[in-house]
Amino acid sequence: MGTVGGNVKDCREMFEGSAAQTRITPFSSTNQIKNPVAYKLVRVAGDGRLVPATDEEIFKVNETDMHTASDACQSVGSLSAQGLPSQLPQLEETSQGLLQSGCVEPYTEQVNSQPEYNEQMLQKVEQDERLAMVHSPHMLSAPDANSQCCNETSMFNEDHVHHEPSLQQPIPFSSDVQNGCNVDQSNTVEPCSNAAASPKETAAPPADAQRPDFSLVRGEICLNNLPIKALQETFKATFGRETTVKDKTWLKRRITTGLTNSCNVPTTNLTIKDKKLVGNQDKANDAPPSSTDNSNGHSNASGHSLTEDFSSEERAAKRVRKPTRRYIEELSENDEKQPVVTSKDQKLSEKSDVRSISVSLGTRVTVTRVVSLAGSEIEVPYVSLVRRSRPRENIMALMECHSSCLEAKASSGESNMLYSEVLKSASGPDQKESATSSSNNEEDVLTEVDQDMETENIDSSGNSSDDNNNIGLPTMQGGGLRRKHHRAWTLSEVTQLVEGVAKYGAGKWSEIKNLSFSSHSYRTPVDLKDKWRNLLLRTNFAQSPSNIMGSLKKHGSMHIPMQLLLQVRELAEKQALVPRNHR
DNA sequence: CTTAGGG
DNA sequence: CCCTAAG
Repeated sequence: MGTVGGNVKDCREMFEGSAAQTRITPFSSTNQIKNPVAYKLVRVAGDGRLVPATDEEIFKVNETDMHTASDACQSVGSLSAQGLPSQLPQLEETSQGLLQSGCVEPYTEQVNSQPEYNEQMLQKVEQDERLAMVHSPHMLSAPDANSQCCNETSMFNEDHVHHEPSLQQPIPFSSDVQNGCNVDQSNTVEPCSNAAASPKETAAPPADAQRPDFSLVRGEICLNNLPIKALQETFKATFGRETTVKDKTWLKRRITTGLTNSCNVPTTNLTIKDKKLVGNQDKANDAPPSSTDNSNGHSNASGHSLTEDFSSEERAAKRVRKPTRRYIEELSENDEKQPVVTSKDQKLSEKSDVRSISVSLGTRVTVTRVVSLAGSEIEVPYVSLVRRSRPRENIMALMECHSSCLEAKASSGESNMLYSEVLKSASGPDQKESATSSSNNEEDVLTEVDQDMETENIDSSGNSSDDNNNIGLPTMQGGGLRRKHHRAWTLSEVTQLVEGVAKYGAGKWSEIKNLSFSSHSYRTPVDLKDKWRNLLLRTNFAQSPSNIMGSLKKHGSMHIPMQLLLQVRELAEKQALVPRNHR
């Protein structure tokens, strides 16, 4: 927890740094389980006044919270198993540091004092939900939100994301989290839940029972019962802006979604989030809401069940990128990276490294993972492009997603120049290589171009056909990874090879490589040697049999110009005759 | 590390 | 292309 505290602090700072100073103010006593605590998100105005947080601010907070929540969840979950009581204190601390949901001020106190629900309470609860993003699965109306939150959490859990304490903050949500995750525990701590829900529940009934109620109460009951006006108010409170929408359903969805979005943002897709946020929350909403119902089952104990569900969702989200990684892995990474990744992750957790890599499974992560440096480099750029301003910490976590996304895009063909470049520089050609032959990506093309450029001279005899070759970026990094996807030799390459042999002599593959193939990162001296060998075979083959051309074509490989073959033959003869002298 | 050769 | 032995 110590870590957490530190993190929290950091977060706070971050917030403050951002435009206005945003502070989380915990209201009410944080202590007891029984007493519900409500947190309100407010901004400290220049004059010291507390102003309700704006959408953006809330958003930020949420993001932060999200992480925190995840952590909390995890930690709590594990802890809870051991003993809730001990945790409580910690949680409280955290919550203090962070902010939690934004409740209306007045409500806070009331909540504490009044166990029963009343309209105010309900409203409050609603608000809390939004801000806090409580994730009880049950929340009905906002299943999405729940699911997302959960997802994130789940992700972390799955991944072993312990990490990121630094990034993630302690949890304002703790209460929520607890509810969601720990709920089972009898004890339950529920400072939060109380706030949101009600003190009563906390006390007695088992978590399970409580939860369901909450959701119902908040989501359905609260929202449903409220008049449109009230909903609009809520909306305003939640998002900091007014809405003209009169549709009750929409408002409800929006509100619930708002929470969801927030949740999502931090964890997974910034982009989406951004869009939503940036463009309009309203817009964004629609989609999420789909949520439909979550229905998860959860209830409870949720923690696990939720996690799983979410995880699946998350996977879905990641899916897209998955292929990419996979792809990459195949190419080069798999050899070393996975192991590395794993170790790193572990380390991270311990260190609380920024990187969230953990999220991704060992497998997928790879790409990003290649090198921590690389990963970060890559991500950063990407983020900056997509995202407005974000806390670095979170970014780390996000990075993976982005990177994955990017990769996916790249693979699809959209690849961004930047991205490609970044990858190259950072991770190296590995990734590209993989892509190479099968589907030429822009990247490949680019790379190729470069290569070709250099080689061009030689090409004279060559055909244009070469261009097509897949070059891709090979990655050959050091040693381990080799290009698996064989890149076909282009005519220009062959030409160069021949020339190189003519110049330096066969056997001086290393020299040829450096001098003639410097541009082609992927062709190794060994490759050159192999290719040469093949050329000789062909040449010989062609010669012996009567049909030179026919045989060649048959082979399927590119048609090498006769001239070239002849040249090869000559060289071969030469070498045979004068191996050393010659050169 | 670079070659040469085999798979 | 990959892997390995050998210089």
